[in-house]
Amino acid sequence: MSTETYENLLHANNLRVTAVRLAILRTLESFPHSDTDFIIGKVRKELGSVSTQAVYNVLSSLCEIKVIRRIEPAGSNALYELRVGDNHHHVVCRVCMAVQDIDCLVGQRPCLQPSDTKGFILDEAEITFWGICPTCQT
Amino acid sequence: MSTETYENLLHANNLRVTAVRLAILRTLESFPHSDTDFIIGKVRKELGSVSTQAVYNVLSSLCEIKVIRRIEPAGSNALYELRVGDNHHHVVCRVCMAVQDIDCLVGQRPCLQPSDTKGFILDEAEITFWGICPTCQT
DNA sequence: CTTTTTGCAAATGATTTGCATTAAC
DNA sequence: GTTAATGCAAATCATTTGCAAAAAG
Repeated sequence: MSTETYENLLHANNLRVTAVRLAILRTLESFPHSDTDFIIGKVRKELGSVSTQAVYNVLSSLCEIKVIRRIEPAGSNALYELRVGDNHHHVVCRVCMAVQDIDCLVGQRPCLQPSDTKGFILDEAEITFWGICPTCQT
Repeated sequence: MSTETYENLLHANNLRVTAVRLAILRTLESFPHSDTDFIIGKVRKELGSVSTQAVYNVLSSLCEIKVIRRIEPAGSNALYELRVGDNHHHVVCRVCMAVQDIDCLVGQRPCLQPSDTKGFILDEAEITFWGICPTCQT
């Protein structure tokens, strides 16, 4: 995604275009499933000193406008990813906590319809597969 | 589940039978999806003073032997539940974070087979449905 | 120049760690 | 009597809060 596209995206959501925001978007484009520490590192490498709060603020507002997503695999820190081509789920390694995308499910759509929604109005089904990654299998 | 059953369960896993362990198991039997604070409250009401560490220790060892499960819906604290009749998933309310069990899926099993496992050996598919609970809909 | 972001510093809060004491077996 | 659990106190660490200074529009 071009920088210009990101600028439009921000404007469209009444967010000002700042260096920190662009740097974070670019980082997540190159490295999906990044945690806060990693993002802070990348942003500082690119921009020099940036406060951790600036990063937390940006991540939070980008989540609010749904340009990025926060995922929280049990047992590890929060991870962030762009909400592009938004049709995937995650596999998490029980040993090293590595995260990979899983494109879609065999038998798709209808499977994600629960038999009883308990009166909830549902808007999202989030699936996490747990297992052992290739590296940790040895 | 009877207290005796819990004692057997603990023995079978080389864990000693203690008052704190039994109190926590009973609490989770009556109140699934309890968070740590709630559990500590219940245990103290039943046993008098109990350290928070004792509770954390118990929760952690019961998770290890897979008698209970820890779930972490993004945005709220860790919740615990017994691993009985173990065939359900969760709905979480985006507003009040209420958690409910969802029994099973229309179209079950085959749906939880990802098309590409990325080389992971999978052992569990964890599904969280997000939405608005009946109370928060008004 | 007005409002939003950032920077800085301090606070919060769930969870963990280490060690002495106590209870299970 | 040994070993495993608990109690107590202090530490950790991701994240949040509050306010002043700087940058965006």
